[in-house]
Amino acid sequence: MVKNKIDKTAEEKILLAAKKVFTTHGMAGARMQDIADEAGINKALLHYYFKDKEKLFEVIFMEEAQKFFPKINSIFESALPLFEKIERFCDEYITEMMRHPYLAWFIMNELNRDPEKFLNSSWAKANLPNPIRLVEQMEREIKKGTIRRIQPVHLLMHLLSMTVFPFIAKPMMQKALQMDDAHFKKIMEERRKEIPRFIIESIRK
Amino acid sequence: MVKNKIDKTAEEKILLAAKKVFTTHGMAGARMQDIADEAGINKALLHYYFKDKEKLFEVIFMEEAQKFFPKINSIFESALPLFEKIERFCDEYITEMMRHPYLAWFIMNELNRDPEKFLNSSWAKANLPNPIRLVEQMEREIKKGTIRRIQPVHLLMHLLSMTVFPFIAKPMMQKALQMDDAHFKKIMEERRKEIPRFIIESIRK
DNA sequence: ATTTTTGTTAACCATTTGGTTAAACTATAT
DNA sequence: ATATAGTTTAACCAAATGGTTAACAAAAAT
Repeated sequence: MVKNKIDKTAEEKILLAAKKVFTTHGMAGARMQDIADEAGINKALLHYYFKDKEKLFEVIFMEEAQKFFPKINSIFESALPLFEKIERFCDEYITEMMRHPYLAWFIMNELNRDPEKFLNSSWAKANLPNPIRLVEQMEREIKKGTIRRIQPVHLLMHLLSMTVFPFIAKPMMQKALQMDDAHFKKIMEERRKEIPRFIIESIRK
Repeated sequence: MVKNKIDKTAEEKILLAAKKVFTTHGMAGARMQDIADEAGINKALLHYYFKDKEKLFEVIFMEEAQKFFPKINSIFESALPLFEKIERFCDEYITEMMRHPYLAWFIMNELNRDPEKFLNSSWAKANLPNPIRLVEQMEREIKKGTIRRIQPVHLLMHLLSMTVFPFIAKPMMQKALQMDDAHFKKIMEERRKEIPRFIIESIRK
């Protein structure tokens, strides 16, 4: 088939549409007909390419989950100094969250719905953030005396929380703090530097 | 009607069942039949007391949302010194999250689904956390020189994020950090003191 | 004691929804 | 040209789902 580069194949259109519908409505709220409409194709074609809703959802979820845990491990396991790791992590993560604003909510949501299913999949073993190296590094820095005594688990939670949560709680934050979209975006940009500064200020000896 | 104090009225049974089903499956995933079964009554009775799914859901959501924004405002607007406010806030909030583990996810989830609906309701105006007093207090402390220069908005986000996020990301956290439920609970208990310590260490001059 | 109101149910209904089927269309190979 | 394999559709189906109805039971009011 000489595929026209400009207009996408049916399969591509379906994936794009499914991503949109699933990420905005969640698995339970998504309608196969809506996905078909969005893709501009017949509903039967969905089942031709992806046998059922469950399967289609899984493809989307796995694809999106890759983005949610982007280069975390490569940062966590790199040879960078601790403070630089923290800086790089925030910067990378915020970039990714701003590129895919729906993402954090979508992943967390489905992970809460059925944790076993995804967290025990072989995918999880390869892609879930593995913080062990970072934790070890924190312990070394404490022993060296460059940072104060703090449980690495908490430090890690602090880092993750401050980076991810504002994106999940965006509607609430915007309402409570009277922010429009532009303002929210500006604040998130600031956080790239603000979070590392805040953390380092707290732990540096 | 001489109501027996031990067994609940139908209405109470419905509310209890609806809460369970809605908070575990979300609005879209909840089934009216499941609520009826859980309550041990006929499905028609649901519509007798609460005219439709939407209405029943709203009752539950509003009820639960009260718990999610517990005594925040009374703490934020109290006359306590800043550091003490932070301590009180963490302690109160973590208590509430541990009492209702499903809560953070449920509220955030539905708030993301349809932000306008709830955030513009008259309920929101009365119950949404109003951080203005706290922000003013932060600004005063900066001027006084008791804490370093930091944008109050960020400080507020840090505080909220560190307190709430771990409960939303519980499945991921437990998996990545190899924690069983007991361990997770222990860590959350520690955070009552850990978060204020972390913040104060960062901003105190 | 009888009527009226309130509470509860089984059976039913209309619509939505995920999924199937068989036919038609398209491109490529023969 | 014709067969063939892959692609797409309209029409259809069964199950699920939110909601209604009419009858019945229990309390309360008269």
